[in-house]
Amino acid sequence: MRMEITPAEASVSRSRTPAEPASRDAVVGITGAVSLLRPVRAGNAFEETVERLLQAIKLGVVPYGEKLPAERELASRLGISRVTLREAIRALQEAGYLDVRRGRYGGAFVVYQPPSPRKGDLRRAVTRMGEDDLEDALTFRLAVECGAARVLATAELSPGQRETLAARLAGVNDAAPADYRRMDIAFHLAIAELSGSPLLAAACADARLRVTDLLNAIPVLRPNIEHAAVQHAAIAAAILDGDPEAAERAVAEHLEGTAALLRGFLA
Amino acid sequence: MRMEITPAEASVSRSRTPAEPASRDAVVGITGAVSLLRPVRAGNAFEETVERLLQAIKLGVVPYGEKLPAERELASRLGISRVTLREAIRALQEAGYLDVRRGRYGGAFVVYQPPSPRKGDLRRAVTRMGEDDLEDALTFRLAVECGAARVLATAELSPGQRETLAARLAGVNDAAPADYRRMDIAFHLAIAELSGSPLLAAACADARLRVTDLLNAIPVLRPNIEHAAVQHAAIAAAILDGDPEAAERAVAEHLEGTAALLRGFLA
DNA sequence: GTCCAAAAGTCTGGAATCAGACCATTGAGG
DNA sequence: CCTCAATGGTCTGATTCCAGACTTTTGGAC
Repeated sequence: MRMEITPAEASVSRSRTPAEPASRDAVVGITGAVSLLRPVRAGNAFEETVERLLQAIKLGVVPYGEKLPAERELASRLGISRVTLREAIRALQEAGYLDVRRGRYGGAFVVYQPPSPRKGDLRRAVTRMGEDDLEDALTFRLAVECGAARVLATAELSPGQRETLAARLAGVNDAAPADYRRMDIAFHLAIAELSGSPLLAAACADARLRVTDLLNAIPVLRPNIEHAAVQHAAIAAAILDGDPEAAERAVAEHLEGTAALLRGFLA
Repeated sequence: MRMEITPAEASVSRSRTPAEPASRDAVVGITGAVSLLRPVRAGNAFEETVERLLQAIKLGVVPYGEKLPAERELASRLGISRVTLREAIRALQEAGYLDVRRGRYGGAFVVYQPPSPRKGDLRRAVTRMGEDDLEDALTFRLAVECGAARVLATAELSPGQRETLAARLAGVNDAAPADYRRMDIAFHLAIAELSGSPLLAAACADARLRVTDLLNAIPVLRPNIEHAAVQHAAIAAAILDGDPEAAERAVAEHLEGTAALLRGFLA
């Protein structure tokens, strides 16, 4: 069980290219609108699949002890072939994230619990992704989550939706320390998913997973949790109140708090 | 020159799968957080590339008469092989979007001007993408553009940035009717790109291109332009003022106006 | 104990995609 | 007119990825 081995470093190394950045001088037409000529795909199917599964595990979408969907179904959901999926699963198995059992009631079981952060983990995580990418990710997250909160606060909420939101809020507040991050994620993602826009939900999930490694690298401290609880409550209240501006302000404050916390640990 | 032929319908048909949607019943772990198990890739490299280039053309990133970057450079920027890129270019050439000339100073020149919309175009465009996807796209766009505006209004703007924003605003206002949509896009994308977050810029570009076909299918009317001009000015002012809430509110109003316009033409 | 269904494991032929080398065309500048 | 450099056009062998059929393992139900 080699828990520390993140696939990005070890097992996963099947890229065809040596991965070097492109030059960014030439600009066409609408000055600065380079975004459209960005890479069409992030890597090969195998790498992207490993990344996805790893995020599903680290985000707790599939919690400890549970199993991933069956290979055939998962492959179809991810839009890849079973062969490629199996390679990804094997990589994660070898890295100690999954335990694969065959036969009926078998499957790929998650055997991974976020390790308690050690000094230097954060620094290392930041180094791995780069300072600029960190700022990019934080900004992106701020934007999409604020937007999602605004959308949800603007919408007419059904009783079921109100209930879900309240339940998720309660979930974070009642969470055991070991489960805190997972429930926090569930709360934040709920806002995005309740908006009813799959694109928006995907964007928020994407934003979150870009900072999970970082958040997992800092300890969960009592005062921070309490502070977050107040902010979470404010967010939920504003949404249930149907006050878009307040909802957004609350989300912005909350996320900026988190960002500040991160930066603080880095300084 | 078969202008009406959109690659999605004709030339582009090299998919390996018959493309049928997956079932959405099973839910894992964090209830509802299905977003992470979404398809890893939208299609094959060829299709995605065609789509990208087409959007760059339709969005006016590469305007009429200009040429795309050289094949070798473009392929590297898009992260695909030259072979695949060339296939995509050929498809677009056959569909009448590009004119490819060889020799020095040659290249793939854009020969496409958005046709003036005809009755029924919108209906057809919506049918092609689906009602739900339309709502999804509009919601997504609202969220990310509001978020981007908030971020930009919160940031400390350099004189250069303020200048760029003002220039883009002037650009829309001074635009000839034929160039209106292009300049409108430039203004909206500028907000995203000035935020300094590539992820956010990409999200906004993505959101916009999901509705371009629809917007291109409705006529550009005088009163609408004037109305939009007022809103654009309000957005820019709020951002330059450093007022996040106002900026967001202005963007929300503007985009909801556009959405209403679209829905109106559909009714 | 036997049977069955659901799951992982294996194999195959073929399509898509790649990197890289090389060829052909073109217009500008000498 | 010739040369040169930048560009598209072509070819090749290797790698990745695919769909689908088949095999093996497993635990529950009877």
